[in-house]
Amino acid sequence: MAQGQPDTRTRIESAATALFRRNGYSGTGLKRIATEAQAPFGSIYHFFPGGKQQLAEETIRTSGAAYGRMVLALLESVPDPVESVVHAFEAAADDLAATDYADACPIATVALEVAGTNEVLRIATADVFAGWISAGEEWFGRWVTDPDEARALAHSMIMILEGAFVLSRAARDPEPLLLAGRSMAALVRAAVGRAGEG
Amino acid sequence: MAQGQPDTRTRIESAATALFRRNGYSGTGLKRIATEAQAPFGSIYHFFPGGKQQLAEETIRTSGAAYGRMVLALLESVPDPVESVVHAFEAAADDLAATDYADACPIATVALEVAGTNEVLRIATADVFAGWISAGEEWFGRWVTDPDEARALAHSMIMILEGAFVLSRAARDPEPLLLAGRSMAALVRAAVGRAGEG
DNA sequence: GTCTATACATGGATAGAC
DNA sequence: GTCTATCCATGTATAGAC
Repeated sequence: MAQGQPDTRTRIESAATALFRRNGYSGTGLKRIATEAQAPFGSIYHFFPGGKQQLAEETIRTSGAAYGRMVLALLESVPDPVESVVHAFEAAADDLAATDYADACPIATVALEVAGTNEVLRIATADVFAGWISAGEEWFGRWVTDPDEARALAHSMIMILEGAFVLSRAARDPEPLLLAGRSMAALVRAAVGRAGEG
Repeated sequence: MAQGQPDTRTRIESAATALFRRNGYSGTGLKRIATEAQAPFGSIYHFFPGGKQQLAEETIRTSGAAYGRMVLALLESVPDPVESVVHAFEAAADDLAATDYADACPIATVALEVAGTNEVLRIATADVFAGWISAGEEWFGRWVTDPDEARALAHSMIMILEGAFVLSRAARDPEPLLLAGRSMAALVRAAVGRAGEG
């Protein structure tokens, strides 16, 4: 029955991903996860013997990787790198507004919460970000010859995106994300221009 | 005795500010705040009848405004705007490392946590960010004639700073903050250059 | 191996002694 | 008006019936 309801473990992980994304780690209770997953409470400990931390680590790594692939696919859907960046930020703005400012970065809230309190989860978020940076560096490397510059651009894109999510969610306004896209486009244009000249 | 211990209300607010900054809103208990403030638990409700939310709203508005003034003072300590931005991000990187990656933005963690769950606190964080943007717009306006461009630069600086805090705290590495400073400097240089030509 | 009931700690909040 | 003791809900985690 491939078309039936996902299995219990999958439903738990999906519910946890959504709740951690919206309400953070401390703000999400396991009872609420079980309820939203339509799963018995004990099933959480059956599938995730390590409890809340293990569940969170899995959601961070899985949803983080998936989000990175999604953004990369979005970038690759437009050939020109400058237009591509603008398009990606516009898409993020649309998604955010469409989900009532709930679905931004799946791990940023948790990353800030656990940075100083939970080393296992901090490392999980750091690994996800490192993966995004590598992927971005490779993508920018198609147009920018200097590896350091490609790596700096990847950092900048992720940082300005994360910061834009903070401002857009707080203000319930897509404007920060749109401005972020234009700033990022300016940085890409300058870097690609330098590479074209050199 | 002006040189004695601060009064109870002040100690509570200071402890709350530090704890919300490090551990977030859901991650900080009122009992812990009372303990760290060396204040009796009941004093929290004596001074903040609205409970945790009122205390958090005050800390967001007060510490947010203070942080904005601090960053602005840092920017004004260097005459050239491009060097100024680089210097400010370097100072932020130094502070972060010196506090074991604890003292980044005082309100970002809370802002992400409450964006979808507590409207009073969401508005408080949005007001703080709006104040920062106005101040930054005015500061950039000294060198950039187009108000829209000054406003976009202010947004970009705050966004890239917030995003850099996320990456630097997660990785326990000052590099993202330093790269953020250089990217921001490039944006400022380009904008000031355009204003100088026009 | 799916699910219910419960243990135990901690959360925010309040009452009332002093 | 300062402080202690306590209330009740919720938090994570576990035991054990089926």
